[in-house]
Order: sequence, then C-alpha cells, then structure tokens
Amino acid sequence: MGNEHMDSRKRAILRAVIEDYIMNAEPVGSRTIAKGHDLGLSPATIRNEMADLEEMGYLIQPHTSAGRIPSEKGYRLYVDELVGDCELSINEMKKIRDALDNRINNFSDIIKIASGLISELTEYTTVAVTPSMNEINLKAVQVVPVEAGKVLVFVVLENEALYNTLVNVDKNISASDIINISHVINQEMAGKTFDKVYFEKIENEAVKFNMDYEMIRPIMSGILKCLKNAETAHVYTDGTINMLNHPEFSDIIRAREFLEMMQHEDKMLKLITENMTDGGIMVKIGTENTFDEIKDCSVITATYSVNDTVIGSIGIIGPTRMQYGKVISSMNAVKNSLNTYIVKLLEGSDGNDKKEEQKGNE
Amino acid sequence: MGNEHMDSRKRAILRAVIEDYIMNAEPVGSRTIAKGHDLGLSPATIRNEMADLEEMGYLIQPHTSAGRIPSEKGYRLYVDELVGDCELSINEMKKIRDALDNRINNFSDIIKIASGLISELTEYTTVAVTPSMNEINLKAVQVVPVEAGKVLVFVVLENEALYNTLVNVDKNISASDIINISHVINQEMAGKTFDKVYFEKIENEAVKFNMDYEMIRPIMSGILKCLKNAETAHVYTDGTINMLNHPEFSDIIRAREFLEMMQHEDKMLKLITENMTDGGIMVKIGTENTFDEIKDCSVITATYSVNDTVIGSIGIIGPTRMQYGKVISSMNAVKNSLNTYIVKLLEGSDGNDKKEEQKGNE
DNA sequence: ATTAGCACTCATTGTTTCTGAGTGCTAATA
DNA sequence: TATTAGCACTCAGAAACAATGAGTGCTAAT
Repeated sequence: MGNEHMDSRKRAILRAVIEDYIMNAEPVGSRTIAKGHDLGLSPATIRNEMADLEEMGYLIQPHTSAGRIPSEKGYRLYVDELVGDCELSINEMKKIRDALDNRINNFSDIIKIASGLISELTEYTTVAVTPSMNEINLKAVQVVPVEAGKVLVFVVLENEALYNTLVNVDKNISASDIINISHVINQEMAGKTFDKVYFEKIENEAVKFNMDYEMIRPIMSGILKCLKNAETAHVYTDGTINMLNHPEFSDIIRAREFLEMMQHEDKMLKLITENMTDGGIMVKIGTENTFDEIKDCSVITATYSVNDTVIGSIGIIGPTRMQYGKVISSMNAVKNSLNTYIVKLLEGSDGNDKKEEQKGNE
Repeated sequence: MGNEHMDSRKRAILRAVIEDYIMNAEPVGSRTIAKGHDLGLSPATIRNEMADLEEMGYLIQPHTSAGRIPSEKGYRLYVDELVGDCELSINEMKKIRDALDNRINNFSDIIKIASGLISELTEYTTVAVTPSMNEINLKAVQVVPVEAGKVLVFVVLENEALYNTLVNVDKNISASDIINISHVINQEMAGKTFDKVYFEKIENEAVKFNMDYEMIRPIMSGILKCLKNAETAHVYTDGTINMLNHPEFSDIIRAREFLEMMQHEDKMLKLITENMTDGGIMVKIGTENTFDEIKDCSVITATYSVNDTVIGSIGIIGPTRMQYGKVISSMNAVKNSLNTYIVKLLEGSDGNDKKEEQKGNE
C-alpha cells in the first residue's frame, strides 16, 4: 500500500495537481487529473497517490470531500524541480522589443521600464528597486551661477545618473567666484566615491577665493542633498491593482491590507533586497517571506546588472498560486533583451569612437 | 396635507437626514431623527415631512420598509444652502502648521504637500494638478559642459521650477564654445515665455562660433525636452486607498474600477480642471461628474494661487455621502495657511531686495 | 396641525434541507 | 501484485423557508 517514496509517478501527479490549481484556483480532484493529463491512470490510483502525497506533506485537503491543493512544501518542490521553462509568445517578445526600443533615455529609467514590462507580461505586481549609488564614482560635481544669489548645484555619476538642486547663496558672491569654487569642488570630488570625499579640503581651498565657511555652506549642503538622494535606494511599484484580479484578493479586507503594505517603501525594499543572491532568480514562497501580510503570496526576485554593475532588482509579487514558470521565463527574457540592448546603446553613444577603433583593428 | 413648499422645518429635517446619512451610511428613519436632533417633533410628523421631501425629489426610499437617503438633488441643496462651516480642531491646525514648516524646499512641491495634507485631514482621496507652466517667464536657460561630448542643459522658470537633462554632443565642441552658445541661448530665452522664443535666431547666432545646425541640434532638443516637461500638467494622487474605507467600496469590483480610473492621468486631469472657476471651491455631485466610474462620488475642487499665479488645483474625491462641510473647511484652511506661509517665504529669500527697493521709493 | 396607534412591508438573518463533487475502502481484475 | 471498478460516506455550498424587526403610511384622537 501507500508507497511513501517520491517516485516519478508521484512527481507527475504532484505537478499535475499544482498546475491545475494554478490555473483554476480550485481544489483538484482525482477525476480531473485522470481526464486532463493522460498519465494512463485511473482516478482510483491517482487517489491513492494523492493520499500518499498528502501524508508526505506536499498536498493539503481543505476538507474531507474536496480535492487537494498544494502546500508550501509542494510549491517548493515544484519550483525547485518540476517547473518547466515557458517560452514567450511572439506577441510577448514584440512587447519587450517595443518597450526597449523607444523609451530609454537615461540609465536611471531602465529599471522602471523593465519592471513595468514584466508587470505587463506577467499580470502580477512588480516592485523595483534602484540600488544605492554608493559604489559609483562621481563623474562631475559643478556649481553654476543662475542669477545673483542663486546657483545650480549638480552631480553626475559615472553611470550617467544626474542629481541636482537650486540653492540660494549670499548675493555678494560673484559669478566668477562661483566658477572658481566649482573648480575646487570638482577637483576634489570627481572620480571618487561619496565616502572618499573630504569637505574640509574644499573649505580650506575656498578661503583662497575670499570665501569663508559661511558663504559656501549652502552650496555644500546642496551637494549633500544630491549625494543623499543618490545614496537612497528608490522604490517603484507597478501593476499593483493586478493583484485584485486574483480570487485570493476578492475579499476587500485582504485587498486593502495588501495595497496598504505596498505603500510602505521600507517594507518593499526589505522584501526585495533581503537575502539577495547575485545574478540568479530567487523564489520565496508564502511564509518564507518576512511579512505576515503576504503569507499567501510568493515573491520572485531578480537582480539586473549592466557590465557587472547592479542597476537594480525587480520583484514580482503574486499569490502563492502563481504561474512560476511564466514569471521566471519573463524575467529572464527581459534580462537578456536588456543586456543586448544596453550593449548596443553603449556602442552607439559613448562608443561611437570605439566602433571606429574596432573597424580600424580589422 | 402634504404642504409642498420648502419651509424652514423641511430644511431642518432634510439637513438632519443628510448629516445622519453622511455619518452612518444607512437609510435614516423618522425615529432616529426625532431622537437625535431635538426638533421638538414626533416621528409621525417627521414621517409626513419626509414623505413630502421624497415627493419633491430631495430624498429617496430604497425600499418601502426602509428609511430615507438623500438624492443628488438633496445633496445639491445641502451643499448650496444648508451645510455649515466646520471648524478644524487644534490637532488639525497643528498638522497643517507642521506640514508647511519643515518640508517646502521649492515651489513645485507645494501643491504635492498641500494635497497630501488635505488627504490626511479629510481621509478622502486627493488629486493634485500642477498647471502647465506656459505662462511663466523663463528665468535662465543654460548649457554647461560636463565632459567631452556631454553637456547639462537646464531651464529655470521665474517661479523657481527647475528642469534639466543630460545631452550628448559632438566631442569636438570645446568647453568655451559651449559657454558661448549658452550665452546666446540665454540671451534669447531669458525673460520670455516659451512661445515667444525663436530657435532660428539662436541657430543664426551659433554660426558665429563655428557651430552649424547639426552641432547644436542635440542641445536644442534637450531644451525642448525641458520645455515640454514644463508645459505638461503633472498629476499626483494621494490617499487613494482611503476610498476603500467607505462601505460604498466594500465591493471589490467597485473598488477595482475606482483604482483603475485613478491610474488614468488624463481622466484625472479632466476631472479636476473641467469647468474650473478661479478662486472659489467647486462641488460636483454624483452624475454631475463626467465619468461614469464615479457616478456615486462627489468631487470638490479648489484652485491654489500664489500672488495671482495659479500654482495648481487640488480635488478631493469621496462618496457622494461625503463630509462636505469638513472638506470645504479643510481646503480653505490649507489655502489660507499656505498663502501666509508663502508670503513669509518670499520675504525671506527673493523679497530681500524688493523690500529695499520699496524703501528707496518712499 | 400634530401625534399616538396599528396594520403592513420587506431586507436581513437564521435554520433547515438538498445536492453533488470528491473521498476512502473493499473486492474484483489483469 | 498493482490497478481499478464499485459503493457508502462526507461535507461545503446552494436553495428553500421561516422568523425578526426597523420602518412605513394611514386613521383617528388630541
């Protein structure tokens, strides 16, 4: 009787149950499996196997006279060993191409576009995080006179990210003084990361242009504001209300709780970045997630990099009853398209001369 | 019998019904009115009056054995003639002060802060629109060299709004050429509104610095991008999920429909700006609104100005069963606080020299 | 003109019954 | 020995029904 070993037939049945449940959100009975997937087994045999799978903890019976639904353990096995690749349709590939083709202007938008794309492809909710720019070198830090008493401070990072702010300064500072101090600042800061910058040095230098600490303080605090902005991870969400399409959230209380949580950037940040593994795709099922509000959800996270620099991570949130195969495939597809696209982009603008060099080398 | 004339007693009863319904979201019966508000009338009398009010179209009876609820006509009369001012609590005044005190850095954030504030005070959903900056004069338009082949273009408006973008240019253009062209551009543009600017003039001038059209085109398109950005009205929403607290939206279909609509910026823009009257506060009840999705909602809109310049409009969306008095009072309170605060702000920074000028004129 | 009294209405709530999808077990079958 | 047909059993959810009570409109008394 009850052979409590996980043979390939049990795996096939488990897979069938899970995929059926993912499709229909209703407990799956032996008859359904027997009819739908031709495993060449009668309902009775399947029933026996399902009883075994329940005893082993992979399936759950909501009540005696119902079919089975997967347990978290069941989903885990499915994700780790059973789920198959899911090829994207031509239409979906087109969507990816179109999204990348027209819209990317600067690097900081990439992660937003990618997450919007994935959200559209999968019809789940996405959370995207632009990482802290701590590690990126400053390309330029400049102060530009706008009018008497008003200057623009801007910071450009190596990865083209741009931060700036308008600052009020003493009206007696002349435009040429501003330009001088701008040189000093840029000299000290360009090419370094944030934490390698010494504000004292700048202050000391400033004295040479008849500027005391009080005069440049607004400028320095403007720069600090920019750096602060660059240091903070930014969180975007997309397709939030997609979640309401799933029967799991047809209860308004649940729905409200979910939407509420989505508004907490700190929680989202933690959710997506926690236990991050580089490169790969991570799946957290149900209570494997930190927050109680999504104990019936799964989160699938991927890190996106360009030239070995992480430009952000994207997480998909959906019910535990989620189309794992499709989501994972979509994330990979976007990742790949993004990579090839970026390479082209770099060749096209920065790399104009590089291309010529290459030609010359041939 | 049924005296079909709108005497003050009918008005008092109508008001009582409406305010009860606004509080409890349940049909109001004659007994409740007789007990709750001491009008010195028996339930029977109130019943008669209510029957009259129904015949006149101000009240509706959902079914024979239920109390009455207000009709749109009822709400309209209430808003136009019956609603009383609602003084804000000390706590609420404090909230307003706190919000304004710490957070305002630049003018473009004001409307965002104000709408967040109103959303918090009223616990409804707010939509805020920053108007098109078409009418505002340009204060400065500059191009700054960042590195070979890369320049920063920025536009500052008279009202301190700042727009900018990083642009790739021909690597052979020298930094001093950039500075020259920047002067030309600024000369032509500063002090004018968008539509008064002539790009041809700039192009003609540019030739003098050995720059042809092709060389400055990326710069001009960068500027165009900034202007475009300034021209577009921006829409922000706040407290969207507040709506889900009201029983009118306990149905997930309704809730979903509402959230869906909130995502359409164009609809929101139309909703808030349509039939805009300057200065005052406008109330649109139920089907008076353009969109079918909110036929059971009311929208209350106010325009916010600083020194006769409209800086944005804010709309509150709530169920028709909305606390009209409270919302209108809150909007006015924020408006007033904002005004006095801004005046102080201007005196503090921009206004320094203006004050001196005025003194000189005396 | 107002109000007490009363019969009437009907949404809501609770109770009971019915139905059917799905089960586990046993005995027959390949 | 593994599989399957057959059958009694379970139980959530739908459907049918009854009870409750808040609220009404009307009539007659104040």
